[in-house]
Amino acid sequence: MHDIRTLRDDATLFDAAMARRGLPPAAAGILAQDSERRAAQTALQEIQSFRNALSKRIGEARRKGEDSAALEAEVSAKRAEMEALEKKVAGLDKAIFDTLAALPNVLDGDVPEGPDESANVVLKQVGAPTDLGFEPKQHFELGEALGMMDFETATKMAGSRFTILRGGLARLERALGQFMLDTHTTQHGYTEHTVPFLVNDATMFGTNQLPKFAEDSFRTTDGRWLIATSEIPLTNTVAGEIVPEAKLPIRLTALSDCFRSEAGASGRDTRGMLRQHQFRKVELVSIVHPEQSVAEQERMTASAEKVLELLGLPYRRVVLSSGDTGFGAVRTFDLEVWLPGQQMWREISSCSNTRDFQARRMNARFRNAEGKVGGFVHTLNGSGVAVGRALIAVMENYQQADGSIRVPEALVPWMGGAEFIRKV
RNA sequence: GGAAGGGUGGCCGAGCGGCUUAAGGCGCACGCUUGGAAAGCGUGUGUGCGUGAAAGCGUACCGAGGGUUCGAAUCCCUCCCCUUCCGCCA
Repeated sequence: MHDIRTLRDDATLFDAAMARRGLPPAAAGILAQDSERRAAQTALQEIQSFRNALSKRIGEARRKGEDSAALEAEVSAKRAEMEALEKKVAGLDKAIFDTLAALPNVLDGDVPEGPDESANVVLKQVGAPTDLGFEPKQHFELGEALGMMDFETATKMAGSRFTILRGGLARLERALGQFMLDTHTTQHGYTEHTVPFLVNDATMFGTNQLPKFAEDSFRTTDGRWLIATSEIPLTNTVAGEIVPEAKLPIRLTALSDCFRSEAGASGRDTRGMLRQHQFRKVELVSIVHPEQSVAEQERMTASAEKVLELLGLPYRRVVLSSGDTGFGAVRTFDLEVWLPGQQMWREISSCSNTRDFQARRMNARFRNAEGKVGGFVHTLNGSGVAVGRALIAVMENYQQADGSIRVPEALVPWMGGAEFIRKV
Protein backbone atom coordinates (compact mmCIF):
# COMPACT_ATOMS: atom_id res chain seq x y z
CA MET A 1 0.00 0.00 0.00
CA HIS A 2 1.38 3.37 -0.96
CA ASP A 3 1.31 6.53 1.08
CA ILE A 4 -0.42 9.15 -1.04
CA ARG A 5 2.21 11.64 0.15
CA THR A 6 4.85 9.87 -1.91
CA LEU A 7 2.76 10.72 -4.98
CA ARG A 8 2.25 14.31 -3.87
CA ASP A 9 5.96 14.68 -3.19
CA ASP A 10 7.11 13.45 -6.57
CA ALA A 11 4.54 12.18 -9.06
CA THR A 12 7.13 11.72 -11.80
CA LEU A 13 9.28 9.50 -9.62
CA PHE A 14 6.24 7.44 -8.68
CA ASP A 15 5.17 6.97 -12.28
CA ALA A 16 8.71 5.96 -13.17
CA ALA A 17 8.56 3.32 -10.45
CA MET A 18 5.28 1.99 -11.83
CA ALA A 19 6.74 2.03 -15.34
CA ARG A 20 9.38 -0.44 -14.14
CA ARG A 21 6.44 -2.72 -13.36
CA GLY A 22 5.08 -2.24 -16.84
CA LEU A 23 2.23 -0.02 -15.67
CA PRO A 24 0.96 3.21 -17.22
CA PRO A 25 1.31 6.52 -15.31
CA ALA A 26 -1.21 6.65 -12.46
CA ALA A 27 -0.17 9.58 -10.30
CA ALA A 28 -1.95 12.40 -12.18
CA GLY A 29 -5.34 10.70 -11.98
CA ILE A 30 -4.97 9.86 -8.31
CA LEU A 31 -3.75 13.35 -7.42
CA ALA A 32 -6.68 14.93 -9.24
CA GLN A 33 -9.06 12.86 -7.13
CA ASP A 34 -7.01 13.71 -4.08
CA SER A 35 -7.31 17.46 -4.53
CA GLU A 36 -11.00 17.10 -5.30
CA ARG A 37 -11.38 15.12 -2.09
CA ARG A 38 -9.51 17.70 -0.04
CA ALA A 39 -11.66 20.52 -1.38
CA ALA A 40 -14.81 18.57 -0.55
CA GLN A 41 -13.51 17.71 2.88
CA THR A 42 -12.70 21.33 3.68
CA ALA A 43 -16.19 22.39 2.58
CA LEU A 44 -17.72 19.61 4.65
CA GLN A 45 -15.74 20.54 7.73
CA GLU A 46 -16.89 24.15 7.48
CA ILE A 47 -20.51 23.01 7.58
CA GLN A 48 -19.78 20.59 10.41
CA SER A 49 -18.17 23.40 12.38
CA PHE A 50 -21.22 25.58 11.76
CA ARG A 51 -23.55 22.77 12.83
CA ASN A 52 -21.60 22.01 15.99
CA ALA A 53 -21.70 25.65 17.05
CA LEU A 54 -25.42 25.95 16.46
CA SER A 55 -26.18 22.66 18.15
CA LYS A 56 -24.40 23.93 21.21
CA ARG A 57 -26.56 27.04 21.20
CA ILE A 58 -29.69 24.92 20.78
CA GLY A 59 -28.70 22.96 23.87
CA GLU A 60 -28.16 26.15 25.86
CA ALA A 61 -31.44 27.66 24.69
CA ARG A 62 -33.39 24.57 25.62
CA ARG A 63 -31.88 24.44 29.05
CA LYS A 64 -33.05 27.98 29.63
CA GLY A 65 -36.48 27.07 28.33
CA GLU A 66 -36.17 29.31 25.28
CA ASP A 67 -37.50 28.51 21.85
CA SER A 68 -34.88 26.94 19.56
CA ALA A 69 -36.98 26.24 16.48
CA ALA A 70 -35.30 28.95 14.37
CA LEU A 71 -31.83 27.60 15.10
CA GLU A 72 -32.90 24.06 14.36
CA ALA A 73 -34.30 25.14 11.03
CA GLU A 74 -31.02 26.86 10.20
CA VAL A 75 -29.07 23.65 10.75
CA SER A 76 -31.62 21.54 8.95
CA ALA A 77 -31.32 23.75 5.90
CA LYS A 78 -27.71 22.63 5.52
CA ARG A 79 -28.57 19.00 5.74
CA ALA A 80 -28.78 18.13 2.05
CA GLU A 81 -25.53 19.92 1.27
CA MET A 82 -23.77 18.16 4.11
CA GLU A 83 -24.97 14.72 3.09
CA ALA A 84 -23.90 15.32 -0.48
CA LEU A 85 -20.42 16.35 0.65
CA GLU A 86 -20.15 13.39 3.01
CA LYS A 87 -21.01 11.09 0.17
CA LYS A 88 -18.53 12.76 -2.13
CA VAL A 89 -15.67 12.56 0.37
CA ALA A 90 -16.41 8.92 1.20
CA GLY A 91 -16.67 8.04 -2.48
CA LEU A 92 -13.39 9.68 -3.39
CA ASP A 93 -11.69 8.20 -0.34
CA LYS A 94 -12.71 4.74 -1.42
CA ALA A 95 -11.75 5.32 -5.05
CA ILE A 96 -8.28 6.54 -4.07
CA PHE A 97 -7.82 3.71 -1.57
CA ASP A 98 -8.89 1.07 -4.09
CA THR A 99 -6.53 2.44 -6.72
CA LEU A 100 -3.58 2.62 -4.33
CA ALA A 101 -4.28 -0.85 -2.93
CA ALA A 102 -4.03 -2.34 -6.41
CA LEU A 103 -0.64 -0.78 -7.26
CA PRO A 104 2.52 -2.85 -6.68
CA ASN A 105 5.42 -1.91 -4.45
CA VAL A 106 8.25 0.34 -5.65
CA LEU A 107 11.25 -1.77 -6.64
CA ASP A 108 14.68 -1.27 -5.14
CA GLY A 109 17.23 0.46 -7.35
CA ASP A 110 19.42 -2.62 -7.71
CA VAL A 111 16.66 -4.85 -9.12
CA PRO A 112 17.70 -5.78 -12.68
CA GLU A 113 15.54 -4.45 -15.48
CA GLY A 114 13.63 -6.96 -17.59
CA PRO A 115 10.23 -8.22 -18.71
CA ASP A 116 10.16 -11.64 -17.00
CA GLU A 117 12.22 -14.45 -15.47
CA SER A 118 14.54 -14.47 -18.49
CA ALA A 119 16.11 -11.29 -17.10
CA ASN A 120 16.75 -12.67 -13.63
CA VAL A 121 20.40 -12.53 -12.62
CA VAL A 122 22.28 -15.41 -11.02
CA LEU A 123 24.23 -14.03 -8.06
CA LYS A 124 25.96 -17.17 -6.95
CA GLN A 125 25.98 -20.91 -7.35
CA VAL A 126 26.80 -23.46 -4.68
CA GLY A 127 27.64 -26.96 -5.89
CA ALA A 128 27.60 -28.26 -9.45
CA PRO A 129 24.73 -30.07 -11.15
CA THR A 130 24.73 -33.58 -9.77
CA ASP A 131 26.46 -36.15 -11.96
CA LEU A 132 24.82 -39.47 -11.12
CA GLY A 133 26.67 -41.58 -13.65
CA PHE A 134 23.43 -42.98 -15.05
CA GLU A 135 20.29 -41.69 -16.72
CA PRO A 136 18.47 -39.81 -13.96
CA LYS A 137 14.75 -40.27 -13.48
CA GLN A 138 12.18 -37.65 -12.54
CA HIS A 139 10.73 -37.72 -9.05
CA PHE A 140 7.33 -39.06 -10.11
CA GLU A 141 8.92 -41.95 -11.97
CA LEU A 142 10.97 -42.79 -8.88
CA GLY A 143 8.06 -42.31 -6.50
CA GLU A 144 5.59 -44.40 -8.47
CA ALA A 145 8.14 -47.18 -8.95
CA LEU A 146 8.70 -47.23 -5.19
CA GLY A 147 4.96 -47.48 -4.69
CA MET A 148 5.11 -44.47 -2.41
CA MET A 149 3.75 -41.69 -4.61
CA ASP A 150 0.19 -42.09 -5.82
CA PHE A 151 -1.35 -39.52 -8.14
CA GLU A 152 -4.19 -41.68 -9.40
CA THR A 153 -5.83 -42.30 -6.04
CA ALA A 154 -5.39 -38.67 -4.98
CA THR A 155 -6.98 -37.49 -8.23
CA LYS A 156 -9.90 -39.87 -7.70
CA MET A 157 -10.79 -38.30 -4.38
CA ALA A 158 -9.73 -34.68 -4.91
CA GLY A 159 -9.00 -33.98 -8.58
CA SER A 160 -5.79 -33.08 -10.38
CA ARG A 161 -2.80 -31.49 -8.62
CA PHE A 162 -3.05 -33.64 -5.50
CA THR A 163 -0.70 -36.39 -4.37
CA ILE A 164 -0.74 -39.17 -1.83
CA LEU A 165 2.59 -40.09 -0.28
CA ARG A 166 3.09 -43.43 1.44
CA GLY A 167 5.62 -45.13 3.66
CA GLY A 168 9.19 -43.92 3.23
CA LEU A 169 8.34 -40.87 1.15
CA ALA A 170 5.63 -39.75 3.57
CA ARG A 171 8.21 -40.14 6.33
CA LEU A 172 10.79 -38.25 4.26
CA GLU A 173 8.43 -35.33 3.79
CA ARG A 174 7.75 -35.23 7.52
CA ALA A 175 11.47 -35.50 8.28
CA LEU A 176 12.27 -32.61 5.96
CA GLY A 177 9.72 -30.37 7.66
CA GLN A 178 10.99 -31.20 11.15
CA PHE A 179 14.60 -30.81 10.08
CA MET A 180 13.98 -27.36 8.61
CA LEU A 181 12.01 -26.16 11.64
CA ASP A 182 14.67 -27.42 14.03
CA THR A 183 17.42 -25.81 11.98
CA HIS A 184 15.76 -22.39 11.96
CA THR A 185 14.74 -22.45 15.60
CA THR A 186 18.05 -23.69 17.00
CA GLN A 187 20.52 -22.08 14.59
CA HIS A 188 18.84 -18.99 13.15
CA GLY A 189 16.85 -17.54 16.03
CA TYR A 190 13.35 -18.06 14.63
CA THR A 191 10.46 -18.86 16.97
CA GLU A 192 8.28 -21.78 15.97
CA HIS A 193 4.57 -21.14 15.51
CA THR A 194 1.47 -23.10 14.70
CA VAL A 195 -1.02 -20.86 12.97
CA PRO A 196 -4.58 -20.80 11.64
CA PHE A 197 -4.88 -22.20 8.13
CA LEU A 198 -8.12 -20.28 7.69
CA VAL A 199 -8.07 -16.48 7.87
CA ASN A 200 -10.38 -13.53 7.30
CA ASP A 201 -10.44 -10.80 4.62
CA ALA A 202 -8.47 -8.22 6.61
CA THR A 203 -5.64 -10.68 7.10
CA MET A 204 -5.53 -11.51 3.41
CA PHE A 205 -5.46 -7.80 2.62
CA GLY A 206 -2.55 -7.26 4.99
CA THR A 207 -0.22 -9.52 3.04
CA ASN A 208 -1.51 -8.42 -0.39
CA GLN A 209 -3.51 -11.51 -1.36
CA LEU A 210 -6.49 -9.15 -1.54
CA PRO A 211 -7.91 -7.40 -3.41
CA LYS A 212 -5.96 -8.28 -6.55
CA PHE A 213 -5.20 -11.97 -6.16
CA ALA A 214 -8.42 -13.42 -4.78
CA GLU A 215 -8.59 -15.99 -7.58
CA ASP A 216 -5.29 -17.54 -6.47
CA SER A 217 -6.74 -18.66 -3.13
CA PHE A 218 -9.54 -20.94 -1.97
CA ARG A 219 -12.50 -19.44 -0.14
CA THR A 220 -14.61 -21.26 2.41
CA THR A 221 -18.40 -21.16 2.44
CA ASP A 222 -18.36 -19.03 5.60
CA GLY A 223 -16.24 -16.34 3.96
CA ARG A 224 -12.80 -17.29 5.19
CA TRP A 225 -9.73 -18.11 3.11
CA LEU A 226 -7.37 -21.07 3.08
CA ILE A 227 -3.86 -19.71 3.51
CA ALA A 228 -1.65 -19.82 0.43
CA THR A 229 1.41 -19.59 2.69
CA SER A 230 1.98 -19.22 6.43
CA GLU A 231 3.53 -15.85 5.60
CA ILE A 232 -0.08 -14.66 5.86
CA PRO A 233 -0.79 -15.59 9.51
CA LEU A 234 2.82 -15.09 10.65
CA THR A 235 3.13 -11.55 9.28
CA ASN A 236 -0.33 -10.60 10.49
CA THR A 237 0.62 -11.41 14.08
CA VAL A 238 1.68 -7.75 14.32
CA ALA A 239 -1.34 -6.35 12.44
CA GLY A 240 -2.69 -3.30 14.26
CA GLU A 241 0.08 -3.51 16.86
CA ILE A 242 2.56 -0.93 18.05
CA VAL A 243 5.62 -3.02 18.79
CA PRO A 244 8.23 -1.70 21.25
CA GLU A 245 11.45 -1.14 19.32
CA ALA A 246 13.36 -3.25 21.85
CA LYS A 247 11.41 -6.31 20.69
CA LEU A 248 12.67 -5.98 17.12
CA PRO A 249 13.68 -7.91 15.16
CA ILE A 250 10.91 -10.50 15.54
CA ARG A 251 11.68 -13.72 13.69
CA LEU A 252 8.88 -16.25 13.18
CA THR A 253 8.71 -19.61 11.50
CA ALA A 254 5.99 -22.17 10.86
CA LEU A 255 5.52 -25.42 9.04
CA SER A 256 2.16 -25.32 7.32
CA ASP A 257 0.15 -26.70 4.51
CA CYS A 258 -0.38 -24.15 1.76
CA PHE A 259 -3.39 -24.03 -0.53
CA ARG A 260 -3.31 -22.46 -3.97
CA SER A 261 -5.88 -22.61 -6.72
CA GLU A 262 -3.13 -22.30 -9.36
CA ALA A 263 -5.54 -20.34 -11.52
CA GLY A 264 -3.79 -19.52 -14.76
CA ALA A 265 -1.24 -22.30 -14.37
CA SER A 266 -3.12 -24.86 -16.43
CA GLY A 267 -0.75 -26.89 -18.53
CA ARG A 268 2.31 -25.90 -16.48
CA ASP A 269 4.09 -28.56 -14.44
CA THR A 270 1.19 -30.97 -14.69
CA ARG A 271 3.30 -34.09 -14.14
CA GLY A 272 4.35 -34.95 -10.63
CA MET A 273 4.08 -32.89 -7.47
CA LEU A 274 6.00 -29.78 -8.46
CA ARG A 275 2.88 -27.63 -8.59
CA GLN A 276 0.04 -28.72 -6.30
CA HIS A 277 -3.16 -27.27 -4.87
CA GLN A 278 -1.86 -28.30 -1.45
CA PHE A 279 1.75 -28.46 -0.36
CA ARG A 280 3.82 -28.09 2.75
CA LYS A 281 6.25 -25.27 3.40
CA VAL A 282 8.43 -23.96 6.20
CA GLU A 283 8.12 -20.21 6.16
CA LEU A 284 10.36 -17.53 7.63
CA VAL A 285 8.98 -14.10 8.53
CA SER A 286 10.90 -11.18 10.00
CA ILE A 287 9.45 -8.01 11.50
CA VAL A 288 12.24 -5.45 11.71
CA HIS A 289 13.18 -1.83 12.24
CA PRO A 290 13.11 0.04 8.89
CA GLU A 291 16.88 0.47 8.90
CA GLN A 292 17.39 -3.27 9.25
CA SER A 293 15.36 -4.73 6.39
CA VAL A 294 18.11 -4.78 3.78
CA ALA A 295 20.49 -6.64 6.09
CA GLU A 296 17.65 -8.90 7.24
CA GLN A 297 16.87 -10.02 3.70
CA GLU A 298 20.47 -11.18 3.36
CA ARG A 299 20.30 -12.96 6.71
CA MET A 300 16.99 -14.62 5.88
CA THR A 301 18.18 -15.81 2.47
CA ALA A 302 21.34 -17.20 4.07
CA SER A 303 19.13 -19.08 6.56
CA ALA A 304 17.26 -20.73 3.69
CA GLU A 305 20.51 -21.47 1.89
CA LYS A 306 21.80 -23.19 4.99
CA VAL A 307 19.02 -25.77 4.69
CA LEU A 308 20.03 -26.61 1.12
CA GLU A 309 23.69 -26.78 2.10
CA LEU A 310 22.97 -29.14 4.99
CA LEU A 311 20.97 -31.32 2.61
CA GLY A 312 23.84 -31.26 0.11
CA LEU A 313 21.68 -29.93 -2.71
CA PRO A 314 23.23 -27.88 -5.54
CA TYR A 315 21.55 -24.49 -5.73
CA ARG A 316 21.96 -20.98 -6.97
CA ARG A 317 20.75 -17.62 -5.78
CA VAL A 318 18.95 -15.44 -8.26
CA VAL A 319 17.75 -11.87 -7.95
CA LEU A 320 14.43 -11.50 -9.73
CA SER A 321 14.13 -8.94 -12.49
CA SER A 322 11.68 -6.06 -12.39
CA GLY A 323 9.17 -8.03 -14.44
CA ASP A 324 9.35 -11.14 -12.28
CA THR A 325 9.28 -9.56 -8.82
CA GLY A 326 6.03 -10.08 -6.96
CA PHE A 327 3.44 -7.39 -6.23
CA GLY A 328 4.43 -6.65 -2.64
CA ALA A 329 8.21 -6.98 -2.86
CA VAL A 330 10.85 -4.33 -3.38
CA ARG A 331 13.40 -7.05 -4.12
CA THR A 332 13.27 -10.84 -4.16
CA PHE A 333 15.99 -13.48 -4.03
CA ASP A 334 14.95 -16.87 -5.35
CA LEU A 335 16.85 -20.01 -4.49
CA GLU A 336 16.83 -22.52 -7.31
CA VAL A 337 17.74 -26.13 -6.73
CA TRP A 338 19.12 -28.46 -9.35
CA LEU A 339 16.74 -31.21 -10.45
CA PRO A 340 18.69 -33.93 -12.32
CA GLY A 341 15.53 -35.59 -13.61
CA GLN A 342 14.41 -32.36 -15.25
CA GLN A 343 17.94 -31.15 -15.93
CA MET A 344 16.80 -27.74 -14.71
CA TRP A 345 17.20 -25.27 -11.87
CA ARG A 346 13.82 -24.93 -10.15
CA GLU A 347 12.62 -22.46 -7.54
CA ILE A 348 12.59 -23.88 -4.01
CA SER A 349 12.62 -20.65 -2.00
CA SER A 350 11.73 -17.02 -2.46
CA CYS A 351 12.90 -14.38 0.02
CA SER A 352 11.37 -10.93 -0.26
CA ASN A 353 11.68 -7.60 1.44
CA THR A 354 8.39 -5.68 1.36
CA ARG A 355 9.70 -2.75 3.40
CA ASP A 356 6.61 -0.95 4.83
CA PHE A 357 4.24 -2.07 2.04
CA GLN A 358 2.49 -4.75 4.10
CA ALA A 359 2.98 -2.95 7.42
CA ARG A 360 1.01 -0.01 6.05
CA ARG A 361 -1.80 -2.33 4.97
CA MET A 362 -1.83 -4.01 8.37
CA ASN A 363 -1.14 -0.83 10.34
CA ALA A 364 1.85 -2.44 12.06
CA ARG A 365 4.05 0.16 13.73
CA PHE A 366 6.79 0.37 16.31
CA ARG A 367 7.35 2.56 19.35
CA ASN A 368 10.83 4.00 19.69
CA ALA A 369 12.93 4.32 22.84
CA GLU A 370 11.38 7.73 23.61
CA GLY A 371 7.94 6.12 23.70
CA LYS A 372 6.79 7.75 20.46
CA VAL A 373 5.38 5.92 17.46
CA GLY A 374 8.39 5.64 15.19
CA GLY A 375 6.58 4.66 12.00
CA PHE A 376 5.81 1.42 10.23
CA VAL A 377 7.87 -1.72 10.74
CA HIS A 378 9.38 -3.49 7.76
CA THR A 379 8.30 -7.05 7.00
CA LEU A 380 10.10 -9.80 5.13
CA ASN A 381 9.09 -13.28 4.16
CA GLY A 382 10.90 -16.24 2.71
CA SER A 383 10.55 -19.96 2.23
CA GLY A 384 12.87 -21.88 4.42
CA VAL A 385 12.22 -23.91 2.27
CA ALA A 386 9.31 -25.44 0.31
CA VAL A 387 9.03 -28.94 1.76
CA GLY A 388 7.32 -30.59 -1.22
CA ARG A 389 9.94 -29.30 -3.60
CA ALA A 390 12.73 -30.26 -1.19
CA LEU A 391 11.31 -33.78 -1.28
CA ILE A 392 11.54 -33.76 -5.08
CA ALA A 393 15.07 -32.38 -4.97
CA VAL A 394 16.27 -34.99 -2.49
CA MET A 395 14.67 -37.78 -4.52
CA GLU A 396 16.20 -36.70 -7.81
CA ASN A 397 19.65 -35.80 -6.46
CA TYR A 398 19.98 -38.82 -4.18
CA GLN A 399 18.48 -41.42 -6.48
CA GLN A 400 20.41 -44.62 -6.99
CA ALA A 401 20.71 -46.69 -10.16
CA ASP A 402 18.37 -49.30 -8.65
CA GLY A 403 15.65 -46.73 -8.06
CA SER A 404 16.14 -46.42 -4.32
CA ILE A 405 16.79 -43.08 -2.59
CA ARG A 406 19.73 -42.45 -0.32
CA VAL A 407 18.80 -40.31 2.68
CA PRO A 408 21.00 -37.18 2.99
CA GLU A 409 23.30 -37.58 5.96
CA ALA A 410 21.93 -34.55 7.78
CA LEU A 411 18.43 -35.99 7.55
CA VAL A 412 19.15 -39.46 8.92
CA PRO A 413 18.38 -38.53 12.56
CA TRP A 414 14.94 -37.32 11.48
CA MET A 415 14.41 -40.56 9.55
CA GLY A 416 14.79 -42.77 12.58
CA GLY A 417 18.25 -43.77 11.43
CA ALA A 418 17.19 -45.02 7.99
CA GLU A 419 19.84 -44.41 5.32
CA PHE A 420 17.89 -45.56 2.28
CA ILE A 421 14.31 -45.53 1.04
CA ARG A 422 13.72 -48.76 -0.85
CA LYS A 423 10.76 -50.50 -2.41
CA VAL A 424 9.11 -52.78 0.12
C1' G B 1 -25.70 -23.46 18.54
C1' G B 2 -28.59 -21.15 23.17
C1' A B 3 -28.53 -17.52 27.41
C1' A B 4 -26.42 -13.43 30.00
C1' G B 5 -22.75 -9.65 30.47
C1' G B 6 -19.13 -6.85 27.97
C1' G B 7 -15.69 -4.20 23.96
C1' U B 8 -13.87 3.58 25.95
C1' G B 9 -6.94 6.83 25.01
C1' G B 10 -0.05 3.28 26.15
C1' C B 11 -2.79 0.60 30.46
C1' C B 12 -6.96 0.53 34.20
C1' G B 13 -11.60 2.73 34.43
C1' A B 14 -16.11 6.48 34.84
C1' G B 15 -19.67 8.27 31.60
C1' C B 16 -25.47 5.89 29.23
C1' G B 17 -28.68 12.26 24.42
C1' G B 18 -26.11 18.73 24.85
C1' C B 19 -22.07 21.60 30.63
C1' U B 20 -17.03 15.47 27.34
C1' U B 21 -12.27 19.09 22.27
C1' A B 22 -13.86 11.46 27.38
C1' A B 23 -13.88 12.38 34.60
C1' G B 24 -10.35 9.93 37.72
C1' G B 25 -6.15 6.82 38.28
C1' C B 26 -1.58 4.35 36.53
C1' G B 27 2.42 5.02 33.32
C1' C B 28 5.51 8.48 30.74
C1' A B 29 7.94 13.56 29.95
C1' C B 30 9.41 18.21 31.89
C1' G B 31 9.71 21.49 36.06
C1' C B 32 9.64 22.70 41.47
C1' U B 33 11.41 20.64 45.98
C1' U B 34 16.28 17.67 47.69
C1' G B 35 23.19 16.93 49.25
C1' G B 36 21.11 12.88 46.01
C1' A B 37 16.84 9.90 45.53
C1' A B 38 11.83 8.60 46.99
C1' A B 39 7.46 10.93 48.32
C1' G B 40 4.90 15.38 47.41
C1' C B 41 3.42 19.50 44.24
C1' G B 42 2.79 21.70 39.31
C1' U B 43 2.51 21.35 33.95
C1' G B 44 2.07 18.38 29.82
C1' U B 45 0.87 13.72 27.49
C1' G B 46 -3.58 9.81 21.39
C1' U B 47 -4.36 9.02 16.08
C1' G B 48 -6.00 10.28 11.05
C1' C B 49 -7.41 14.09 7.85
C1' G B 50 -8.08 19.31 6.28
C1' U B 51 -6.05 24.25 6.55
C1' G B 52 -1.76 27.27 7.49
C1' A B 53 5.11 29.59 6.40
C1' A B 54 4.55 28.47 11.52
C1' A B 55 2.17 28.80 16.12
C1' G B 56 -2.38 27.39 15.68
C1' C B 57 -7.34 26.51 14.09
C1' G B 58 -11.00 23.07 12.29
C1' U B 59 -12.88 18.14 11.75
C1' A B 60 -13.39 12.93 12.51
C1' C B 61 -12.38 8.86 15.71
C1' C B 62 -15.18 5.52 22.43
C1' G B 63 -15.05 -2.88 18.35
C1' A B 64 -16.94 -2.31 12.66
C1' G B 65 -20.81 -0.60 9.54
C1' G B 66 -25.64 1.60 8.97
C1' G B 67 -29.85 4.50 11.21
C1' U B 68 -32.69 8.13 14.48
C1' U B 69 -31.71 13.44 16.05
C1' C B 70 -30.61 20.36 15.53
C1' G B 71 -26.90 17.37 18.39
C1' A B 72 -24.76 10.27 19.60
C1' A B 73 -19.39 7.17 23.47
C1' U B 74 -24.59 7.46 25.21
C1' C B 75 -30.81 5.47 21.66
C1' C B 76 -32.07 1.69 17.44
C1' C B 77 -30.45 -2.16 13.65
C1' U B 78 -26.74 -5.57 11.47
C1' C B 79 -22.09 -7.78 11.99
C1' C B 80 -17.28 -9.01 14.51
C1' C B 81 -14.75 -10.14 18.94
C1' C B 82 -14.21 -11.21 24.40
C1' U B 83 -16.02 -13.33 29.26
C1' U B 84 -19.28 -16.69 32.04
C1' C B 85 -22.92 -20.60 32.01
C1' C B 86 -25.44 -24.44 29.03
C1' G B 87 -25.37 -27.71 24.68
C1' C B 88 -22.32 -30.29 21.05
C1' C B 89 -17.52 -32.14 20.00
C1' A B 90 -11.58 -33.88 18.30
